[in-house]
Amino acid sequence: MIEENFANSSRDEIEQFYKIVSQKVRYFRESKNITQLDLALDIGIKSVAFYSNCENNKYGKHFNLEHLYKIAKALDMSIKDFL
Amino acid sequence: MIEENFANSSRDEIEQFYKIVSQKVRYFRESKNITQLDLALDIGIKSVAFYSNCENNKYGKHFNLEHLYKIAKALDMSIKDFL
DNA sequence: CATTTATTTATCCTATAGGTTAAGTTTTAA
DNA sequence: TTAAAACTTAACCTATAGGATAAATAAATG
Repeated sequence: MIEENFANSSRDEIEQFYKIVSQKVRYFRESKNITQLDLALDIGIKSVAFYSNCENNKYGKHFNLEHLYKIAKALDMSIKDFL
Repeated sequence: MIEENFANSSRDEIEQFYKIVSQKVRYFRESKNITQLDLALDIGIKSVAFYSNCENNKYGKHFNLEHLYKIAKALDMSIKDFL
């Protein structure tokens, strides 16, 4: 079957991309010894669960541009570091 | 009134961020002489109107991570170039 | 200018992103 | 060894992101 809807990237490719992004987020978060809960609250998410699912790409959850912007700010980094 | 919901970034700040992103997209798109329609189709959006609104940040539309990933690919650039 | 090509405005629709909650599991440290 | 802290699973809800459509404007081109 035809992959997607004629876009230049497959679903798998995008998923892979999201995975790498969240791995980087986790890496830098842990390296700064910040808990998921603290970071989640810092970026305006009241639920660790949602944050966790984003960091693990579970249940179709993933970070978006806005999350990354805020996370970068919270960790005092550049958003480019996650890409 | 208290700005947002205790997130580390204001709504305006995020809007400003989106604006800069789309300005860069437009700049590189034009510099490669590609029309909105062509780029839109390339990234799997069938409606130029939607693409245009994203590029102009009109009606609350804006590019997301996935759009940027595909646009980068289409323009043969790095997603970091838009951030 | 006329006509085509490119972009923008504006309205409408719906699948799902973005979030919550509650309950479980795993890790840490006393 | 256990209690608290940290993280994960999973189900559920809803506002809106993501998109389509149609019609209007603006820019190029012959």
